[in-house]
Amino acid sequence: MKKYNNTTYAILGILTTGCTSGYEIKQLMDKSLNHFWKISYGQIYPTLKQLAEDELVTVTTTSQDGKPDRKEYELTSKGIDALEKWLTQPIEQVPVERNEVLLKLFFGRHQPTEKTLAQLEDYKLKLEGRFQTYTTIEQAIRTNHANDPDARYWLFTLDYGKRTTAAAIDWCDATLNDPHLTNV
Amino acid sequence: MKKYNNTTYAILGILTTGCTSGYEIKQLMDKSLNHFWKISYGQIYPTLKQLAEDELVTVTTTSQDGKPDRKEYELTSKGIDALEKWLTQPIEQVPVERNEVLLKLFFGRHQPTEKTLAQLEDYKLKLEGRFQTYTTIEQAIRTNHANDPDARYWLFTLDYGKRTTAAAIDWCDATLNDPHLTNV
DNA sequence: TCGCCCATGTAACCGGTTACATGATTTG
DNA sequence: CAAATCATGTAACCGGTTACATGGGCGA
Repeated sequence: MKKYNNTTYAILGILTTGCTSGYEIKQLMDKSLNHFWKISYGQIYPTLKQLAEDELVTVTTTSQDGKPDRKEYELTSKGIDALEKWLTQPIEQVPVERNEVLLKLFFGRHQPTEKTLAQLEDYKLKLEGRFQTYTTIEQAIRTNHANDPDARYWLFTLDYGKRTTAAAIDWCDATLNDPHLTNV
Repeated sequence: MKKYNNTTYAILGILTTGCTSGYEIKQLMDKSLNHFWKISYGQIYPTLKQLAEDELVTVTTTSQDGKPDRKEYELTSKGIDALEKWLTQPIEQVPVERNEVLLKLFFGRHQPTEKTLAQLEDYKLKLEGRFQTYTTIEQAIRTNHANDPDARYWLFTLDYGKRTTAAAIDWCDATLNDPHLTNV
C-alpha cells in the first residue's frame, strides 16, 4: 500500500467525522485539531484530488443554486483500511520542536538581562493566552459534544496541550526568578 | 536591514561560541541546541555563503596538510549587530507543534482500545528516553562548562525540555489510566 | 581492508504557506 | 456599499532533508 504523509491521513480521518467538502474539512480542522495539526487550502485541495485518484475517496460534484459548486468526498473501504492501518503504526520518533524563544535565550549572554526578562514575560503571556484557548475549547466540547463518541479523544488531546503549556508557563516563572539571571 | 530566517540567526549565534567552520558549527549544534533547533549541512553551507556575501561574516580559507581545506568564518560588527537586534525582538507567535501521536489519538474511535494503549505506551517510552538524554546533557554541561558564561543559558533551555517532557509523560500516565479509555 | 573522521558542497525532492483568481450571496 | 461567507483552485516561493560526490588520513 502506498505511503502518505501525516497530513493526508489527517484529511482522511477528518472525513470520518461527517464533513464532506474541502471547505468543510478546513473549517472543522481549524476548530478541532488546529492546536496540533494546522493545514491550509493549498494542501487540502491537491490532497483530496490525489486521494480520489488513488480511490481512497469518491467524489460527487453537486451544484447548489445561489452557491458555488461543491465537491463531496466520501471515504471508500480502501480509504478506511488505509486510515486504520496508519492509526496502529507507532511513530518513528518524537520530532524536535523548534523553539524560537529557546534559541534566543541560548544566546542570552549577548544581551542585557532586562531584554531577556522581557522576552520571557512576553512568551509567558502568549502561553497563558494559549492555555485559555484550550480551556475554552474544552468547555465547548463538553457542552456541545457531550454524547459524541469522538469527544473523549478530543479531550485527551486538549489535556495534553494544557499540561505541556502549563509546564512551559511554570518554566517561565522559574527562569524569571532564577538568581543566576536576576543577580548578574 | 535585511531579514533572515531563524536558522540563519542560529548560525550567526553559534559563531560567537568559538567555532569557525561549517563542519564545527554542525558539530556544536548537534550537541548543544539539537533538542530545539536541528540543522543539516544542506542549510549550513549555503547560509554561510549568503552571510559572507552580505558581509555579516568574513571568510578565510586555510589549507591544512593531511586534511581538506577549511573555511574559517568570523562575525563582523555588522553581523553582531544583526544578531543582537534579532535577539531583542519578541517572537511573533508561539508556533503550532505538530504531534503525530495526538493526531492518531484524535481518531482513536476507529481503533480497538488496546492499540491506542500500545501507542501511548510506546510514546511514553520515547519521551522517557528523551528525558534521560536531557539529564545526561545537563550533567555534561555542569561538569565541562562550569565556568562558561554561556552555560547558564544552556541550562535554562534544558530545563524547559525537561519540564515539558515530564508533563507529556504525566499526560501519558493519566491517559493510560483514564477510565474513559480503559473501561469501554 | 573496512569504516569512520575530517571537510565542503549541490541537486532533487518534499511539505507547506501565501497570495492570487473567480464569483455569487448574505449581513451589517 | 462594504465586508464577510461560501467554495474551489493554482503558482510562486520558502525552508528543510536526503542522498550524493569528492578525497585524504587514521585506527581497529
